[in-house]
Amino acid sequence: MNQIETLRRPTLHEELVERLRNMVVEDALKPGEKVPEKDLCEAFGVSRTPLREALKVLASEGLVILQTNRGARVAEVTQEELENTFAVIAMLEQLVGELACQNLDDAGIAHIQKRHDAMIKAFGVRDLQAYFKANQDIHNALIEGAGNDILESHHRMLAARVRRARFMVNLSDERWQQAIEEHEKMMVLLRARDGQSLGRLMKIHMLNKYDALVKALAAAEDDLAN
Amino acid sequence: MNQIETLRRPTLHEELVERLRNMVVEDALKPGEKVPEKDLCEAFGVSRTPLREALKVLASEGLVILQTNRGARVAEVTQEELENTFAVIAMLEQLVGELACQNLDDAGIAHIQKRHDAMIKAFGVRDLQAYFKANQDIHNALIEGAGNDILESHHRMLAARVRRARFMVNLSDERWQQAIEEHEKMMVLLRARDGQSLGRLMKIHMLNKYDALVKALAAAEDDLAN
DNA sequence: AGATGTAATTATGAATTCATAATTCAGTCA
DNA sequence: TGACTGAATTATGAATTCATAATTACATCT
Repeated sequence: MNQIETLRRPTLHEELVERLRNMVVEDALKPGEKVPEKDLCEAFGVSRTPLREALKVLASEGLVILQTNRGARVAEVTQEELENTFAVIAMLEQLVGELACQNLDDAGIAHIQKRHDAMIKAFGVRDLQAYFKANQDIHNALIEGAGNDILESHHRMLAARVRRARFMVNLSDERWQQAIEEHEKMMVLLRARDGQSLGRLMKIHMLNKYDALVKALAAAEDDLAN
Repeated sequence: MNQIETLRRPTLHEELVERLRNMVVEDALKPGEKVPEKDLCEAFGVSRTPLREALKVLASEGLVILQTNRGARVAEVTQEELENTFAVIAMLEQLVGELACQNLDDAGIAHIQKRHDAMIKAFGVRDLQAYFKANQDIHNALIEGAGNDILESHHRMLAARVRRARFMVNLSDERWQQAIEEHEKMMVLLRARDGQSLGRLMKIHMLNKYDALVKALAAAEDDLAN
């Protein structure tokens, strides 16, 4: 009899990794904040052992910082780190574009086209929620379509580090417009299966996203100063 | 008073991560091999708690696989994974090349030139040990010179996954010759601070390395079959 | 009042213990 | 002989306990 699918209940520490990661990414735990084991244990109703295991994993992903005998704190995202992270993600995006063109079948491209159309529609009525969702779906489909697990896991790791930034600023309509245009071009290149060009565009798309983020952050700081 | 450098004794689990990682990378623990906690605890003279924490970290790096209630085994490197990993590393190398040209100062380049000369010398007398060492030094200096911590950490993580492959096959003189030529070109571009070209070349250099590896692996399999 | 040294408290690192899932192995039956 | 059953063993997941480092609170002194 052949293996169906090894059914596995996730372990406590795995669930904790998931939930803690979400809390960090979704800014429920603020950067720089101390996260005493005791509090987290009470919050999740677990003992310290699985929780500490989870913290070790998050530390290796760079989401929290562990200091010996001084516990864990949520990693801060400095300006420099943001730049460094985006630079790497942009390179990975380029590869995603190249591989997605190679490996996606027609059905896969059709599916992305559908999500793209949904995204355009959301943009038309300025439905930010629906836009983010469709956008996320598209990027996920492209990454999965690339068919490279290593690429996928490292991309996800890096994306988690900067996703918080989304909560820090809001999208300018100008940038939003630009992003849409880039996505339109991406679809053209994807349908043409021009991997080299799509890769280059996706890299630029990501760097533009970073650019907009930096400007928005600077503007937000100015607001605070006034 | 400003922080000098938080002096910190490493914790047991950190040391274990280091040592276990080395054991995996240096092939002391063979791929697919089960690594019972009990044995490792005895080997290192520690209790299960820090050891399990270390295993969780290695699992998140992809070096070991944890199966619920069934313990840890050293991750296998499939042909596909090798390809996937090299594809990602190659992209990162490209970025390394671009950034190194931007950020290395003259002293940094001079240092790399020295290590390069040492490498050439080692090649002249076919001193594999010295060659590997100098080669490693050069790549490390370039990565550090890039000045992007995120890039560095992810590159290291990926490099660990494939370093084992070095133990599986030996370098053909033909490939060795080719690698040297590529390195000569790299030095020219680095001195000229032509980041774009250096990036492209470093990417290709890495893909060629993969190519040679695949061929060597295929040849090794043929040997076994005969 | 502010600084300094010391005791009390708290939090963390690691060992141990406990519960349970997985594996092994002996015994039974076809 | 060989496949199945179920008890015994072993290994793992998680809680608890213990030792020690770090922090806080407090008293003392200048």
